[in-house]
Amino acid sequence: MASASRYNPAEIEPKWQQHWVETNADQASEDKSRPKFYTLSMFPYPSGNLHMGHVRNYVITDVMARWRRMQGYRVLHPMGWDAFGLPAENAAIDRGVHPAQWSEQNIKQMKQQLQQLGLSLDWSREVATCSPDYYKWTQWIFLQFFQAGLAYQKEAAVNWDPVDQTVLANEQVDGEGKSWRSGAKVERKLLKQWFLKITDYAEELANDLDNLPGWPDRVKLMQQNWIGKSVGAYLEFPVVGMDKKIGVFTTRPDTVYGVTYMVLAPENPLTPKVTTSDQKAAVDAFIQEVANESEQERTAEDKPKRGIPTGGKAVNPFTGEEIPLLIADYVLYEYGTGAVMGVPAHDERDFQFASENNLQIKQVIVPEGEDANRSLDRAYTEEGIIVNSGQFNGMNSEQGKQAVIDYAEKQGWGKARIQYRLRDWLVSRQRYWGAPIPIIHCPSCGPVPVPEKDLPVELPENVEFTGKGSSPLTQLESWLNVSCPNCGEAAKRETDTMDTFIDSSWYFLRYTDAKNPEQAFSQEKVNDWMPVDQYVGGIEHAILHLLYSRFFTKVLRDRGLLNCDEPFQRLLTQGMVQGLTYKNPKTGKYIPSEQVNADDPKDPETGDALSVFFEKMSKSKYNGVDPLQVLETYGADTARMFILFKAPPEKDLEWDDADVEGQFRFLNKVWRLVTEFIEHYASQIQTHDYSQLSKEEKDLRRAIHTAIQSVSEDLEGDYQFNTGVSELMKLNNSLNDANCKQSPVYQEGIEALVKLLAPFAPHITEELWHQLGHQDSVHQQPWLEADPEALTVDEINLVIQIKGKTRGTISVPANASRDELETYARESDIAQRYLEGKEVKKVIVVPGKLVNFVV
RNA sequence: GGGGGUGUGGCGGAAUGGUAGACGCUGCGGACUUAAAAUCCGUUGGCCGUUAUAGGCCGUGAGAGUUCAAGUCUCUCCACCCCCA
Repeated sequence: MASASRYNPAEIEPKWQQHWVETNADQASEDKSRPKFYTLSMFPYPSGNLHMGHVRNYVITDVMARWRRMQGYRVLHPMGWDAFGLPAENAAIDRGVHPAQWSEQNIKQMKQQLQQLGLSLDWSREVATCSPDYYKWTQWIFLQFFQAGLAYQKEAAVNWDPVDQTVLANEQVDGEGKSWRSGAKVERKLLKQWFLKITDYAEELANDLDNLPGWPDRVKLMQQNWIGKSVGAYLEFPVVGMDKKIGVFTTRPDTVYGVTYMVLAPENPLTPKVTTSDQKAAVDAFIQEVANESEQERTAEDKPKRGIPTGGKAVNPFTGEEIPLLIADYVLYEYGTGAVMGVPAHDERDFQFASENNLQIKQVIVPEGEDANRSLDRAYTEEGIIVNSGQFNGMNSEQGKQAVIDYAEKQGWGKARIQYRLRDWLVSRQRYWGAPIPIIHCPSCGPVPVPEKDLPVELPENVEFTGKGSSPLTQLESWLNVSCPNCGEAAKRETDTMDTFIDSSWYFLRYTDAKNPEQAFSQEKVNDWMPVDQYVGGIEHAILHLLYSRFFTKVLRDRGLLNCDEPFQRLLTQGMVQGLTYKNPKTGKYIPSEQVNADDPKDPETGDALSVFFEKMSKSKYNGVDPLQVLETYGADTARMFILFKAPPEKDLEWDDADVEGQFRFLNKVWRLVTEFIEHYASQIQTHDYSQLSKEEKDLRRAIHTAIQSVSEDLEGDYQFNTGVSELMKLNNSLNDANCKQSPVYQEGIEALVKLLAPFAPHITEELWHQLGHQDSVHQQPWLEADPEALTVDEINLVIQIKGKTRGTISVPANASRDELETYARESDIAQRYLEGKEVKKVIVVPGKLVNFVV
């Protein structure tokens, strides 16, 4: 028998990839009569090399895109590059290659790699955030914020490298607070910087999470915690001997009678004012000391909390008592009011602070049935009964909160307030490779926006990268000096560039109208495609990127530029791709797998037994698998199938070569099955009456339609690709085992298999589809729907249980009634055997499933 | 410390409260082959039992509970992971 051709992905994959490009198969259709589906992978930073995490991400959206196209949707599935950022600038510093050139090269290389995966991406909408066509609109959007009063300047601390005389990004500072380049201890330095007022949207950003049922709960929770809504009160405490008040926010107004001291942030402008002359020296020294501590160091919970008395006092308006004013590093000026009230009896941190600094502890809440004389060895933070609190005594502490607020309001001492942990977004970067902030600083007019006609403010190319001193932009006089657009006076450009998170906060909008030279996007197009129906990316972006994108969407909506409230309807956070990792537990060193005998893993140098486990792939752990290598050996379809089958998309995936092999084997089986059908049976298929099917044919047809139904459900519900693939394997097995290969049912099954497999493995299915004699693309076929007729069964397996224990099954007619089922069950051998001599107390019949005898 | 998640064979993982372990990997046995690879067939949770067939018992991190019936629901505990502090 002449064997059919071999499955050769190296031949068919490039062929079809080229064909799809030539036929524009992947361009988003603008046919408005069809429903839209916008699916998006988080765009990559163009490092130059594709890694498995990328592959997983893009394969997931590609299956969605292909499947929805077959369902008749017009699909938008775009790709682009998050191309601004540090690594390009570092490459310039280290290798003298210009960031633009470096990025361009990397993009070219990665795009070529991506194309080998057979992704149905609409490349006509490609964007790169570092291209002036794109950042022109990033700048324009910044100006929208500016005009809305949502972009402002304020002094803020930056990481300053005293050796290189340069500002460092957080990721350029190591865990010990030292510069990545010079190794110098990084200092904090105040600079005037740009902020976006995200706090204006805190409430809406928090509340609207409830309108996102398609998001994972844990992501919503992480955002909720990040925004950190707290409900409480703003209370004011007059300073003794001064016409000043200190405001604090507290979530526990019910404990206000227990306030025994107050703490100011050292930087609080009130600090020097309340400090008495005898404390001045100590206070000044402490402020100096705190100046260079990072926020993290200041607020670390495990370190002792030292307070310095200022000598000043405030009055607790509720009790009339005088209480001392202190300063401590854990109170941050940037957060809240820069002052806190101290209630040591009912707050853990205050308790610790008061104990360490010999401050009074006064109980005002007690558990029911106790009194305030009990001794405390830690703060009592639970609900309880209010004591020692004047008119509020005897109240439950929860109810007391509102009562205290009402009273404070009446007395003019304070009011209810909602406070957020979220702080305004610092967007200034003192770096070159980012979108320049389009502002001109005029000595008379102040900060003036660059007129729209002058956008983009392009990054000058002729600059030098040394990694030392200030940003190259500050040294280029020809670029820096301009005349004020307002008054014409000599002025200077803003030299800060924008945080790259700004670039990625609106890219999904640009895709809807990617080549528009007149606008960031037309309202018509953005409103047509938005919101993104399904967004897919890593959990590491759960907070910042997703929150910023939501913020941008809401601001642009309020500017009348688009009409959706939320950018991403559904969100899937895919798991990590992990590689097999060898580590010497004694030395902590990672060992490359080439140096290890897998059967007996030992350190080649020391001979120690290695620990073997799965960990996120990374260069430093020598556990990475190069996607290109896999593509070369097995082809894109196998790589795709493996990734989809190995684990549910949101879970971590352990790379395993044997399993990759298994998927290659499966595709070979499909190939053989289909090509053998073409060779031996296709010409013999006779049409015959579907109402006259043999049992064989009926069973096969049921298997086919069960597969159609199951695969559809797996995709429709929660994108359970792994079980979807297993259904395809079952179908393949059924077809392989079938004894009716001349039947039209068999042909139906072969074609169904090819179509159902198409979104998962696009190349092999396209090839087989054409070999089956079709002229059009398999990817344009309508998605199959299960025929209910085919799913019906004549007989079912009825489970017989005795007291809930399964004792066996019997075959009964599928349409039997409850009574009939009970009778069949009662008369079965199994039941006879177990029921003999026993009294049946109760019978439970679940139609179509089981009969349970309770004895 | 607070919040969240996970825990099922040798492994990855399946199971609308209704036959636990689908599908795959690995291992083992066999066929084909001079041989190997590839391929195909069988088998693969544990224990007891039988010449073989049967058959039985245990089993989803541990323990309790609800239910005719629990991997699934409730409570307590343990281990690991993630986020926040």
